[in-house]
Order: sequence, then structure tokens, then C-alpha cells
Amino acid sequence: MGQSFNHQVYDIVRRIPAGCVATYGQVAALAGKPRNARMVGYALHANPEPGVIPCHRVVFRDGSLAPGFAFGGPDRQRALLESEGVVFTGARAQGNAGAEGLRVDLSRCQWRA
DNA sequence: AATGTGACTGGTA
DNA sequence: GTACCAGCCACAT
Repeated sequence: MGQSFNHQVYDIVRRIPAGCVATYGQVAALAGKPRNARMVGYALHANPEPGVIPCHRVVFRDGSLAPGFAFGGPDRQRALLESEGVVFTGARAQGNAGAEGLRVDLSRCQWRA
């Protein structure tokens, strides 16, 4: 049942509390596949229940956001997270989303199961 | 069945 | 500090 992983991802992301974020690798690990961080992103892209699954609370390991596939823009994602009380830092990240220039302060807002 | 791609990550330049 | 590259695993064509 390969769908289990997918379903697990949704279930895990769904229980991330507001004001906190989780990394793709973290969700993947909780789902039982620590190497499938990429698959997590893929699963969230499928997002069967938008509005129910807070995929905006899932970020890169460095705290940076997706380059441009999210909800209508990483700016939208950042606004949403800030609205929930997530703290951002004004530093740039790796070549992934440096254009956006902001990273979540994982030290303070990363979710713990 | 094989090749290419990717909402990732860690390591290196 | 940032930028780029290679490795990884599952899905799409």
C-alpha cells in the first residue's frame, strides 16, 4: 500500500499546530521514509484537500520556502506563516529560494512530534 | 522497461 | 555568508 506513505504525510501535516513549521525531511521521517523528503513535496503538490492540509507549514531544512509552486507564491506562504506567529529571519538561504530572501527561524518555530 | 524530472538534503566551492 | 553539485526515491512519460 504505497498510498499509506502519502496518507501519512497528509495526516502528519494536518496536525502541525499553527505558529509552527515542519521540514519535508521531518515529515518524511515521521511517515517512515526519511529519504523521501522529495516525495513529501510531491504528495503535498497533489494536496487532495486544500484548506484542510496546512501545507504552508512545511518548509525546507534551512527554513526557506518553495521557489514558486506554493498556493500562488511563496509570498503568500510567508504572509500566512507570519499571520500564525511564525518568526522569520532576514537572511538569505541556499540557491533554492534565496530570491525570496526570508527563512523561518526553525530554532524557535520548528514543530516537535 | 528505460529515461527524465522533482514543493529535498547535505556537502563542497 | 551564498551558490552550485551530486545523491536519493518515487512518479510521469
